[in-house]
Amino acid sequence: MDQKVRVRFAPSPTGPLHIGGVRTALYNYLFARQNGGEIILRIEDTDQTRYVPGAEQYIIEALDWLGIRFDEGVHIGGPYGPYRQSDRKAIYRQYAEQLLRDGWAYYAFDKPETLDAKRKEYESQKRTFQYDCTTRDSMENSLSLTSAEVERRLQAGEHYVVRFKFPAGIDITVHDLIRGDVTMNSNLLDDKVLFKSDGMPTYHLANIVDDHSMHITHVIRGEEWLPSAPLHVMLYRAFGWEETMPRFAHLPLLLKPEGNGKLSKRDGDRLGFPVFPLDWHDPESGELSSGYRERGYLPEAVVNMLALLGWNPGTEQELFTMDELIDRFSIEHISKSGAKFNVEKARWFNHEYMQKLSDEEVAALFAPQLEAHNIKAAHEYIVKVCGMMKERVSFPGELWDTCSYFFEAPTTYDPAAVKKRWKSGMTVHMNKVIEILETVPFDYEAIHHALLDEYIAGRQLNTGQVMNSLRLAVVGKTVGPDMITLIMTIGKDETVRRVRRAIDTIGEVEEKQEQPNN
RNA sequence: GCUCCGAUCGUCUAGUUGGCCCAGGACGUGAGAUUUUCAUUCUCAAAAUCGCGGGUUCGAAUCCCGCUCGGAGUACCA
Repeated sequence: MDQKVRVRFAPSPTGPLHIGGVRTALYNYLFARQNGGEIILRIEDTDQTRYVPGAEQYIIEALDWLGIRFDEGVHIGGPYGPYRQSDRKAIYRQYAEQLLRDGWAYYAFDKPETLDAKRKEYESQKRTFQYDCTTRDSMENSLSLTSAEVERRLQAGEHYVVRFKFPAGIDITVHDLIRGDVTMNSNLLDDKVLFKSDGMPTYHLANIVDDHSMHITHVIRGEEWLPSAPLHVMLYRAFGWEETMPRFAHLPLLLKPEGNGKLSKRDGDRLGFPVFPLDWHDPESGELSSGYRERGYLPEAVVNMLALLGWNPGTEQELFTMDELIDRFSIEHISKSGAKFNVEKARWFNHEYMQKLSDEEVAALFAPQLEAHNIKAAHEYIVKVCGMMKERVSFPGELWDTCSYFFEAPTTYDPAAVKKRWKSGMTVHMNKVIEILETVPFDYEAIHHALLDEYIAGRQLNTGQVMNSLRLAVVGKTVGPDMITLIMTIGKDETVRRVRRAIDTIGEVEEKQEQPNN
């Protein structure tokens, strides 16, 4: 196949883009870029009843956030537009008519209620009603009615749909790039509606017409489409487009992290992780569904994680930039089975990408938290703190809780730590620390030497006991980076102030027989 | 129910032409090291009789058959 690779991502604007859809878009993007091809964004909004305002914009914004860029699409135009199916409405009717003319389709006048009743009737007999070669003759359509009657109904403006007429008893083989040949017999397939009574096509018709007229070479989509793929193949055949029919690749589904089944919106809310790329405010219910972006996930981490959920490079490498993914991606390495979501691994990916960020970038992500806490600090200072703290968090949002003491003196002291570290005689030691800080040069080596070597080691004191108490005084708890660095960062005066305050607040501990065992 | 797809550590997966696999990596878990603390980092460990049962073969996670389980589809939704 020496023609230029062209793929499309074609979501329906029925709500926020599901993370599984994001992965489909990503794989399409990687495949297009790797082959020097093009990727287009087409909006499939043929179901007017399910249209949700804002959804289209959401999809565009989400993919843009992740760095998935398109060559053509509803938002940027292109030579094969329009790219929104509702704007292509006029195109589909003529193709439906072509099928009708060529005997590949027929008019059906059955009312929805009739169909419903029929399904219920079959169901009560533990059977399933299917509109197909065995039942179509007993329904009201242009196959069972006289042409005069059909003409009369059409003239009268009676509602009708156009159904595909599946030839009886033929095997239809779909070649799938991931699963190989999949064969189904036409007798088991039903006469799908191609054109609805509201004048809009269904997915099946619009999809084939658009993929053909937009010169799509590869259709990479979710596995839920595999069962209707034979219909699509037949449609290409019916139109006489089989020669240029795109190649298919049906992606495995994304499963919920626990139990079984497809990942759904509810799982995310229940298990506390996003199912959507961005926050989504439902315009009708007002309900909020949280997104990866707002949860503090880095776009590169989400892309990396998604890429590996259902695909592998065949090597042991796990961290990939977008360019590396484009380079390594291959449809052959896409797995056949569904993948369960793993929150822990997602967290790990984000931690890895946090480390790749420059201190400046982390500081920028931290800024909103400082603002929320009304903190004003020098930019260089914030950058320095971020550089020191980023390896200790997985999300920017965890920064404030782990380093607020760089910006605010502690007001309370962790009781458990006080009990454990602040032993008898500690006020004396702390006063000595103040004295050391005020006399020796404010320099890492000098302080380290005076405090650790001369004072603590010299008097054979317990290093952990003294240093942790000092940390407790300065931080309020016994966690944090290297103590001397901490002192150097917040400054001499502030450190002294905090130690004084701790001495005043916690005070001297009485008696206490128990001597710290070393 | 029917049709189709799938099945390797808890999870993501390597394994694509049967022997290099008494199954490798990662996340998570446990232990240890480093550190003044916590985290990071490093080392080590536990963890899959390759869904089950039959074959084929000198040899099968890899091929074949059956079964089981899981998933998807079965709309004038995509």
